[in-house]
Order: sequence, then C-alpha cells, then structure tokens
Amino acid sequence: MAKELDKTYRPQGMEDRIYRKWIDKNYFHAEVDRTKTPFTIVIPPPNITGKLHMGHALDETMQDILIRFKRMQGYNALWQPGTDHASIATEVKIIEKLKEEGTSKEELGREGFLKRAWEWKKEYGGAITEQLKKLGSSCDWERERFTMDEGCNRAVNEVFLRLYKKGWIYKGAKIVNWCPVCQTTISDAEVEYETQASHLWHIKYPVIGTDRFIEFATTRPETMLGDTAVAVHPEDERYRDLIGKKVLLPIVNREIPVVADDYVDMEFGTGVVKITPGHDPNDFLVGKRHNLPLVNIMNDDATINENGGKYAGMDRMEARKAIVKELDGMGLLVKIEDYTHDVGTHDRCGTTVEPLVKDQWFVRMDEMIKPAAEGVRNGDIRLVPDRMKKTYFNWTDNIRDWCISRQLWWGHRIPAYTCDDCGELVVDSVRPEKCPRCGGVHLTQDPDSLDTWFSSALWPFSTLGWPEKTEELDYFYPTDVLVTGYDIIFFWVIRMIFSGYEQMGERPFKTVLFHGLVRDELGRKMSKSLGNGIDPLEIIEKYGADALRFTLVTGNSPGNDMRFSYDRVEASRNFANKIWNASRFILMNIGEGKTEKPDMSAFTDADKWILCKLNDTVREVTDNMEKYEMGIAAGKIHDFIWDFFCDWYIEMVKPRLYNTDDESSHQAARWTLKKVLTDALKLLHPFMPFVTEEIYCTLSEETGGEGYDSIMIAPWPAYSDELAFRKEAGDIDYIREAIRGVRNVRAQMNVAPSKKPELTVFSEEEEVREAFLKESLMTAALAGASAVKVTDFVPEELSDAVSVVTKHAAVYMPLAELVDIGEEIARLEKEEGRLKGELKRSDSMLHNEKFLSRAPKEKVEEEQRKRGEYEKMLSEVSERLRVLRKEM
RNA sequence: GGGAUCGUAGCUCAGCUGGGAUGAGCGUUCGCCUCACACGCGAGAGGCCACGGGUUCGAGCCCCGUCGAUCCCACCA
Repeated sequence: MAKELDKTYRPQGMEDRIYRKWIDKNYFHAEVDRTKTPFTIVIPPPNITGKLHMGHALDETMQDILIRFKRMQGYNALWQPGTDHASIATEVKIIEKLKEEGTSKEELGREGFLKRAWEWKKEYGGAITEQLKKLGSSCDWERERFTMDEGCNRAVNEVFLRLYKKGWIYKGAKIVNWCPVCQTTISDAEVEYETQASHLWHIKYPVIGTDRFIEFATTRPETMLGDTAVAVHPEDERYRDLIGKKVLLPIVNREIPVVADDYVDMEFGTGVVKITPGHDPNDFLVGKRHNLPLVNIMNDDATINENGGKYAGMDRMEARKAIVKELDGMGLLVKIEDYTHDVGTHDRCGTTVEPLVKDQWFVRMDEMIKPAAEGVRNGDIRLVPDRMKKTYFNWTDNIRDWCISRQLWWGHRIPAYTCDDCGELVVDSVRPEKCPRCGGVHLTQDPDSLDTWFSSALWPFSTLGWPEKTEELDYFYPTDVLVTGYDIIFFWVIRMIFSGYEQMGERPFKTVLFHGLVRDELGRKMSKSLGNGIDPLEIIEKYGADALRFTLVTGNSPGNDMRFSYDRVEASRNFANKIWNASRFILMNIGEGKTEKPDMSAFTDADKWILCKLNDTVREVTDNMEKYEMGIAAGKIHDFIWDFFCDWYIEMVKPRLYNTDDESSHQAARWTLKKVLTDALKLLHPFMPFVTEEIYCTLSEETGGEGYDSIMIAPWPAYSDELAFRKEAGDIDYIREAIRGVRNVRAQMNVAPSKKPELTVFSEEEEVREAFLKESLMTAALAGASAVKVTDFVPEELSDAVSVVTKHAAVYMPLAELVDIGEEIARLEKEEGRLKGELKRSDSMLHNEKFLSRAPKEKVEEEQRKRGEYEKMLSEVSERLRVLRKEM
C-alpha cells in the first residue's frame, strides 16, 4: 500500500486490490455463532443468463450497505448469495445458440440438451457473480448457491411432495396461458397486457327453424371454429325467445345452442357472446356451467388443427383473414369496427398468448395464501414503504391457482411418475423403485418441469439447508430483510412468504425493503430495445464503484423510481475525491505516534464543536439506517464531511497548526482530526467501501490505528454523552455566523482578499466575548482579517466602520477608506427593513391570543426568544445608521 | 373499470408523526490557481411548495375536489 496518498483520488486498480484483500482475509464469511446476534439477507438470485444492469447495481448496493452497517454494529452478518437457473430465459438462450450451431433441442434430445445446458451454466453462469464483486458486494461467497444445485433440488421435490400429499398440488385440465413460440404454459403473472389496435368483427349466425339471425361481435373471429354455444343474458328481452333454440355454426355446420348466462353484459355490443370454451377463460367457465362440449382448434404452435376442417394447418392470423372473408362471402359479416383492446403477451418473447385447455399441474392457493396475507396484515412482515401493502393485498385477495408445470427441459423436473404397467400416478421426492400399486418397475417421469419461481419461492430456507435441520437454518432463519424491486411482488415476494409460512411455519423475513426502477436521464425505462441502458461496469471503470454506489442511494427514498445521470455520478466521484484530499491533509499534519488524546483542557471550542457535530451525525445517521432511510443517511454523511469537517473544521485548524506552537493544542487538533476522520470514514464505509478502506488503512499504518486490519470489521461509531459539547458548539456557531457575515460584506463591497483589516467584535454578553477571544486567531484567519479584538463598548474611532450585526455580536471593520459610506448606509437600511419585517411577523404571532393559548409552550417560548434577538439586532442596526448618517 | 405514485429553485430530486422554504446536487452570477483538493475555495441570484376549497392558532405536509404526468392490476366479447 502506498505510503502516502496520491494527489488525486483514482479508484482504478485500488478497488480490485482491496476486494481481493477482503476475500483473502475471509471477512465476508459468517459462521453460526450463538454468542452473537445474526443478521441475514438472502440475495435475490440473479439469472445465470444475466448481465449486470443498473437494477442489479441498485439492489446489490442497498443490500451491501445494510449488511456492512450491521456487520460493523457487531451483528453476525450473513449475506447469502446465489444464482437462479431462470428456466425459460436460459432455455431460450441455449436454443438460440444451438440454432447458430445448426442443431436444435429436438435433435439433441432431452439428455443431450441438459448436458449442453449445464456446460453453458458452467461457462457463463459465473459471469454475473463476478460482476457483483466489482460493486464491492460483501456476500459470503463460500455459501454460494444455485437454484438447481443438489440441495435446492431436494427442497423442491420435498415441497412438491408435501403439497401433493396435502392435496394442494393437483393435476387438471384447465384453461391456461399458452405461448405458441416458447411452446409452454405460463402463469398469469407472466402474461403482460399490451394495448393493441384491432377490430371488432360483427358476425351473425342463422337461428335454426326461423328466418332470424343472431348477431354478435368478436375480436377473434377465427375461434368460431371452436364455438359450442351462443350466450345471451337471461333477462335480455331481445333474445328471451331464442334461449334454448339452436343456431347453425357456419363453415363447420355444427348446430349449437343459445344459452342464457349472467356473464353476458347486455350493454356491450349486441348483448350476444359466442362461446368458445376451448380458447377463452370466460367461455371455459360458461361451458362448464352449461355442460357444453369443448373443441380445441389449435395446435401447440398456434396453427389450426384438424378440428378446423379446411383451415387445418393454417396460422391463427392467416385463418382469421380467411374466415372473415368466407363469412363475408356468405353474407354473415355485418360490419368491421376499429377497436383497441388489451392483448395478453408473453413477458419473455412478446408473443400473443393463446388461452387453451391443457392438462397441467397447479398449486391450490386458497388456503396457503391465508397466513401470507395475515402475516403482512398483522405486521409479522413489514413492507417498506408501507404503501406496498396495497399492491400486495390486491394480489392476495384475488389469487388464483398457480399453474406450475412448464413444457421446458431446463428446470426442476416434476417429481411425478406414471406406472407403465397399471397407469398409477406416483409422486415422491425421490424416484420410486417400483409401483406401489402393482409393483411394476417401469415408471415414466412426467416430462414437464416446474415454473422457475417454484424454486425461488423456497430460496430463504433452501439456501440455508432445508429440508435438513441444519445449524444454519436454525440460526440464520428467518432472515432479516429482503431487498427487491416492487415489480416483483407477485412473482416472488408473495410466493416466498406463503412458502415460508407453510414449510417453515415462520415468516421468511422480517422486513421487505422495496426500491424502484433506475431510469435514464429522461426518465425512461432502461431497455435493450431503446438502447438507453447504462452499463454499471462502464461507470465503475470510469468513476469507481464507490461513486456508482453513492449515486444510486442518494436523493432517493424506498419504493421510488430514480433517474440516473452522469452529472450525479460525477458529483459522487468528486465527493470521494474530497474525502481523499481531506485525508491527505490530515496525514500530512499528523506525525507518527503523536495522536494520543491530550488533557481535555487542550481542546479548543472548535475541537469541541466538530466533535459535537460528529456526535450528532452519528446518532442521526444510525437512526436513519435503522429505519432504512439510506438516502437521508448518505446525505447527512455527505454534508457533515464536506461542510462541517472540510469547509469549516479543517480551515479552523490550519491557523492553529501553522501559526502557533502550543504543543498540547496541536495535539488536541491532531487527535480531533483523526478521531473525526476515522468516525466519518466508518459512517461512510457502507456506502463507499473502497475509498474508506484505503484511507482507513493508510491512516492506521501512518499514525497507528485502532487495531483493526480493515474498516469493515471495525466497530460502528457510537453516540457519546461525553462529546455533547452543546455550549461550545453553540458559541462556535455564533462565530461562524459572524465570519459568514464578514465574508458576505467583503464580497458585496468588493474588498480585495489581500486586504486584511483588524476586526473588532462587540458584544454585551461576557460569555460571547470570551468565546470570540478564545478563537480570535481562527476567527481572524477565516474572516480574512489580520486580527480580532473583543470589546464591550464601541470605540469612537470605529464610528465610520463597516459593521456586521449578528444575534449575539456586532463585528466592526475599519474599511471606511475602501467602502463608500453611502453604500454602507444603503446596505444597513436594507438589513433594517428585513429585521423590521421579521419583528412584525413575530409580533403578529405573539399578539395572537389563540396562538398563545393553543400552541405548545416551547413554540411560544421559541418565538419570544426570536423576537428578543430581532429586537436587539434591530436596535443595533438603527444605532449604526444614526451614527453613519451623522458622519456624512 | 379499480388501485398506486408523482407535480417544491432553470434541471434532477430531499423534506423526519403540521411550527418561519438557512434544503441538496448540477447549472448559473461575482471574486479567488489561499501551502488537502480547480473533481476546488468564498459570496450571491433563483421557489404564489400544480390549482381550488376545507380542518387548524398555524398546512409543502392532513381532508375533499380539479388539472397534468407515470405505473400496476382487471376475463367485457
């Protein structure tokens, strides 16, 4: 490590070096230790196909901030990492690759395909975790898991078996969402609705035995091939006489009944609906109620099947056109209207989803959802921000059974077997040796695999060893906080919650902390198609992971989307540079071994002031962190370091170090500098782990440290009553006010910086005079003065001086030769006006009977105190004006 | 059709259970290469807190409407 710090902060190289050190020292690893309180976070496992994007960066950063904070607080902090096999996403990628190679899934066969998939996982599956490391993520990599590793696999099979035994997993023919391109079913959550411009085709069918026609409207005319009824509302006068009659389904020439069902909306269209139980979820239900036959007219690739007669083999969209044309030819097409409606598409590939009836596996949700809803309702699980409950309950209140089988190969294979001999269905967590009914040894496993979320639902406990009763599970479960985006509530959060309650009998986590989306500079979603994605790795390369992390959490609150901009990263990088240089200053001014704490009498008010501010910052930041207000915490740390520490304290200390030779006072300054820097670095460490580590270690090496090899294992700063120097801090705040006032007037009056007048501070309060006297050297330096005198009367010779009036003191500058008296009078008049206004405001409140009687006492007292101050300042300013006017 | 979020300085956003908007960063204006830092220092300018009501001694914050932006959910063919 460099003996001293370079002039400019340069994260390149440094971050990787530090990360390697942390890994080598095994700091991220957590073991069961009953003497310590655990704090656990499970990572939302990134897909193995994934490439680090800003969403991950935000998610990981928030988790790392929490885990580092808790680790420093002394918790046994475990951040459990791992990756997700992402069944369909991965399978699609591999299929693409096979296509490039001129082969296919079918050609390789199931076994060959899976072999390829595992190879693929081995080759690319680690990329995402390597990228997480670039961010500084302090995951316990020794415990890294994968949703399809042996343990997770066992957990999946075990849960499947348990739920099956309970009767909560069943197989049944129901209408499901089918993706004709991916050739698999998908769950309701995977369907994305997209508004499309289309048409409403008005068609009529002849009513048998009459010369009438019954007219209706449809958005999918091709499905008429599978119609098995036409429905009207039972109370609809227009059609009452037709109920029970038959109509002739054209083209197919099938006779179908007119049924009456409440489902029909009389107001919509003609009040007639064609019923296609095989291809519409509502029609499916109507069909059940009326015992209608079910006709499937589609193949798995969405072409029309043999039930479509002459249209067999035609694509669904082609068939639509052809059928409309044919109906038109028959005179049965009444009209075509423009119509926009929401069409279900597959969130992975954008293909229009086809509802059709398939024999699939489902999880019954009605019972399992109850404890999950209750757990959030009664606060067993807390959602941050609170409003996410509404989204959550919206889902739990309307939950439907979960279709879990997928016609995919990459994933957990459904642990259900059919006996080749007797046809018995056997479900077990391990492959049965023989059929329990007939003893046959030939059993065929269900070819389907499970929805990828089935395994991620078990993640909080499967990663800790479940179904084994491991020490880890006992100790680290339930986990403390889950950090994730609000867009994943129903996919994942709800499913983990009901799985946790059902399998473990306990909540999977105590708190869910939601974050929003990271958008681009214009507020648009970052997406591949827009090409507006910003690569976090590029940002890290250029500005450092610390700058990226800080940018992602500042100025942001839980659950809200944020915009990403280069300007903000630059600001964060500049902040890192600021700390870097402040540290350089401190290192240059602290000699080796000279930072033992001197006697309290050696400390100046300035020292006590910064220690007091530090102390307050420690308390507030800790409090914000406990409440998951990371953005606020980051802001406070930023302000403390930049404003209080760098802009004020370091400047206050310079004249002392450079222009005095009181060794014990120097020592107090050095001790304070080091103490404040060290604690500030600790507060900042969760946010900017790398720079803080680099500086902390350099500081330790150069000046002797606290005995920790790394800031990440050093204790979090604690609030201390001993550092609450309220009086001194208040005095320094008055002095700062005076300094600011002087600087202000100088700038306003264009006084050259080289001009260093002698200042006279006048105050009627003895304590204030003492405070200024004690800090006169510092005050003079910061105000650009040659010296500061303190008096309890205003000397005659200063009658024409420029004056700055503050609450507790007035500062006189003999600048009459530089400043026009007229201007000074104008300035003071403005000030006088301002003070009069303030006084008026104060008086209006204090004369308000209701304010006096109803406002809390402290508020009234505060207002009275303010009024007193204004009155004093006003009389001071008026007096100055009187004197100056006489001078003219 | 339900529900949520947002509307505060030119821009991007904070604003703790209601108590004077001394809010932050960027931008901007005026001075400064002051021996930690020009990725910087000092000093400014800039805000009917979307609009209209209400509750209150007091509202950016609470309640009710209106307008505008965004998002989620939903089986109206």
